[in-house]
Amino acid sequence: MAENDTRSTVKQIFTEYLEKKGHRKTPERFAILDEIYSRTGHFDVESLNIFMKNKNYRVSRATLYNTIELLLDCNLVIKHQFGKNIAQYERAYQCGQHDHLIDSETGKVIEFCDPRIQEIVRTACSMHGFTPLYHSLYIYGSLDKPVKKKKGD
Amino acid sequence: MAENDTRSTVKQIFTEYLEKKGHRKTPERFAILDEIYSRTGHFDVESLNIFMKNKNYRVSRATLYNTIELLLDCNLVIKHQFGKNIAQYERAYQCGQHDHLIDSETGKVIEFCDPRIQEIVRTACSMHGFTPLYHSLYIYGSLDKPVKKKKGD
DNA sequence: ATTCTTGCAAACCATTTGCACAAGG
DNA sequence: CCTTGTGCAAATGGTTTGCAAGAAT
Repeated sequence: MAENDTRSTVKQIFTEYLEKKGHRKTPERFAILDEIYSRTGHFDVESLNIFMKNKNYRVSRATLYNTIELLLDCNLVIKHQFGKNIAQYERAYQCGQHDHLIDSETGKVIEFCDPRIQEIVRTACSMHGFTPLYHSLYIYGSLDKPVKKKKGD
Repeated sequence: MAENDTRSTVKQIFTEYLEKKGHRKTPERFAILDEIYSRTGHFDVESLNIFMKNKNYRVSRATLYNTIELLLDCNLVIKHQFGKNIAQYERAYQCGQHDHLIDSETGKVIEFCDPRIQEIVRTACSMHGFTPLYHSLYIYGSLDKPVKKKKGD
């Protein structure tokens, strides 16, 4: 199963990262990683907190922030700031590179994918002597209202 | 002079916007607009506050935030959140569409420009029934350290 | 005159921090 | 055991808000 593969691969990546950095392998850290990889969309820290509480796994905010910091550092999680002051996160592994259309009014986010972005990234980086880690393309605007069709159109 | 043209055009756009929306044309609002368009790079609200103070023009934070909100609404200013919690802003008019390379370690920001992005935006929007207002492409990574050349290389 | 804006300071709230206790190595 | 990590609660700091005084129309 691809999903289980992802879970265990990710666990291994995190384990290796923790060992390399001399950080401890605490149950909280793996529980948070697992919770994050059980979801597919975006989430903020507060939601993550609630999700885990609902599964009767209590972690403190401090630990959530601390662990997310580690997960960002080893590129297992991506952080977004869609113009609001609440940071949004999402899993980064086996997730398909994608970018975001953001409705300025409603805050609704649509994902899309365009491989041509990679070329732009490559060009920009080579021109400026820059090594890319990841990118985020946000397109702000508004979702077109569906047009009501009259009979006979 | 192109720069003076910009200043007065922008003032006119703002004036029309304020009139259309029934907002008052206060000196503070135009002073803030003018200060923003006297700079070219990114700035945060605190810096803007200091810049204006140095010119002996005192505005309150509330007014700064309020006015920036209006300027965002009429697309004279763009807001960025480069992963930190401090919002960064920049002028949007006559500024050349550009995007950003962000050094994850130092926070240094490099601007670049690639017209191919427009096509990606156009494609994504038409595929999802979306009307774009503006976009931001952030490429996170690290600036390559300049390699010392040995004699004979 | 009336209503919107400003300035000030207090309130907000996501995130960070300090500290005592717990637990990984 | 020693040191790092966790939980709790208090602190931080950018942004927002309430309200009285001031200014635009």
